[in-house]
Amino acid sequence: MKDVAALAGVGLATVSRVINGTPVDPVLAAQVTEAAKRLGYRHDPTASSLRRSDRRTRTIGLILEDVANPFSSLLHRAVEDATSELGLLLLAGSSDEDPERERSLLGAFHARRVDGLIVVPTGQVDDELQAVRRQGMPIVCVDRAAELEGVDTVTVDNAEGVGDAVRRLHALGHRDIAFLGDRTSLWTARRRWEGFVSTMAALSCPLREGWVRRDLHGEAAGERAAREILTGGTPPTALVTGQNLLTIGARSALQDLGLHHTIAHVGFDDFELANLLSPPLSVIAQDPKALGRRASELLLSRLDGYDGPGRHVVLPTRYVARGSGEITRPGVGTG
Amino acid sequence: MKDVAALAGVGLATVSRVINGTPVDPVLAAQVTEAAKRLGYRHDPTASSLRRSDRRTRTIGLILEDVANPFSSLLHRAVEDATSELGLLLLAGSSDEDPERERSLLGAFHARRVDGLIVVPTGQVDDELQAVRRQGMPIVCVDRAAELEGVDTVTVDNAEGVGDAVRRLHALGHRDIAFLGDRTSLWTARRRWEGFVSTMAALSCPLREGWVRRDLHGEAAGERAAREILTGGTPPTALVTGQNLLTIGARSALQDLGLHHTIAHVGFDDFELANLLSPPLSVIAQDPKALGRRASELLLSRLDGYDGPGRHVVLPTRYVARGSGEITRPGVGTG
DNA sequence: TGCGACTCAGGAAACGTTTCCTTAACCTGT
DNA sequence: ACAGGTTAAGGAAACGTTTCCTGAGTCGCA
Repeated sequence: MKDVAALAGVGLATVSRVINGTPVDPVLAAQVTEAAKRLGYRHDPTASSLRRSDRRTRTIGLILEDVANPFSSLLHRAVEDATSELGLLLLAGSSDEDPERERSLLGAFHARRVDGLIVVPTGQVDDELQAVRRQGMPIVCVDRAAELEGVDTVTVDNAEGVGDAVRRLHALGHRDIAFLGDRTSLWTARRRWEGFVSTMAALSCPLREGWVRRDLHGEAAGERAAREILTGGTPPTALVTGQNLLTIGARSALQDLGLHHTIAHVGFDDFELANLLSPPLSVIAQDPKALGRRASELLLSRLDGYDGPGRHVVLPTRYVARGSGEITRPGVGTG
Repeated sequence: MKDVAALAGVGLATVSRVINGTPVDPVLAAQVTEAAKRLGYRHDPTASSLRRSDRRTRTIGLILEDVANPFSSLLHRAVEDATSELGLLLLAGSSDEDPERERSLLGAFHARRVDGLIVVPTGQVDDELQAVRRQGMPIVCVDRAAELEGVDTVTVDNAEGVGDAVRRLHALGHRDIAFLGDRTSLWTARRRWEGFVSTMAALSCPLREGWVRRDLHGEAAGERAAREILTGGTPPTALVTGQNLLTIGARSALQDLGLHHTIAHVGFDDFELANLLSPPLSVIAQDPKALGRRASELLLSRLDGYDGPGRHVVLPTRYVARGSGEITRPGVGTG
């Protein structure tokens, strides 16, 4: 930059002005541009943000559960779409639902002075999130609520999504409905469970011991649990699975036992190939892109100066009837 | 930092030494640590890398086709796993196979002085990649080869993967094999096509006009093309689809026409739910995690000082026989 | 005991910018 | 024509670090 100034025969300040678009004598501006091109000069945003009064790095941090997980990666993409047009770059990392990793990413992003943070929180480092927030960092939590001051959240109506599915199954005659849920440490898993329990209660359907399984993690655990439920003394007539991998595992078990055309099954979260299965898989779909878009909007509004209390957006789920959830209870006429 | 030095009663240099682990009087070190804690001091890696002699930012840039695409996101995760333990952070972006976006990301990452770049290149901005490389930036290209000086590449043996599938189909009696391929502007699509053509030739199978379709992009295009081929005068007995979405589209068409148990089908690239389909989908699987891991290794070796010519790693594909590719040609005995 | 070599901490310069402040030139109004 | 005001560019300081260099203190050896 010094060289550019020298070659253009102007001062450092003028070069800076040209770069930042501050009005300047067109003749000088042209000289600077020319000199910069000749010297292959590249502006250094790092040094820039160091001195700049607003300290903006034009980078935002994204803490996901796992960048490779379809839900997370769609969210990621939505955030990218919303921010890239503003020239913001994304620093992304996976927490794997491990508080230690979340903490470490949070610290690294904070240290690098990202302009803001979009986080899918594990729920176990909320105190540190709050501390970082208090130091002025805008934060938006996605997918899972967080009771933090000045932190926006975007979530999906998990309880209502499951409730809707249960009511539909009930309308098809089902009373004996089983439920597989993820780790109870997860906010989403708890909300889905609550939706299941409260809706079953509202419909006067008893919860049978052994038909409701929680704290399951991963496809294998889902398959095992489904298999146990289905091969137990009195099997249910319908099954609701509260998470991605549990849905896959349960469906595997159903197909393996030859029950996939007999027992109704609704999963939470959509899949790419769900409609190619036979019967196609009915799901309670959430819209990761919408989550990411809303989260970005909230964060951008804070970057634009909003500094009020946390806002809480709740997006609806959408039931996608494809077939597996429309299997009627045995003994009930079709329709 | 000045405050820390003042509170600890030491010089700035000593604080810096303590932070960077340079041996220093334990008593002073303790004072510094204590003072830093009291003041809530946070080290600023940005300012650090500005002054540091090696100019390392401990950040690497990742240019993917689309962070939300399963292949890309698995690659992303593998790179994260390989680099996070070294404390490196990842700036990720999607090019959408758009040269302009790739150029823009490349420029942004370069300007931020990332330590290195892992790129899935569109193939149309190679000159700029080369220019950035010449300025000293380590670059590794993944998934698609690039003929660039000093740039490492990690690819999959696309041609051999398709060739293997074709030979297997041939062994099951198939002679009339159709092929759906992605945009010919993509290196991978060309290689897969070449593998198909050369293997068919080697097996003395003629390529029928209308059975080979290229430049197809997206699920809808795949479905349409497959439908046209399958409902044409003489349909093939087997189908090879050279890309993710084309595979899904073709499978949709097959199921829709009730031909999925009749016509053999092998797709390139694996899916989560492939084994729950009936028949389960046979695929030529590539290992995105392995691609990411190898790419990271190559990049890290350059960060470690290797500055030799570009190295080219070619990983094998793996044929996953699940059923759809094991359908024998009608009229040929089972087995 | 005195001198040279060595160790270690502090002060200052530097990294590449932006911003503040000063200075010079120009313009306008009386 | 001169004084006051306005504009625009240049110089220097500052951002938060690291690194170089200097100086002081210590140790060993003659």
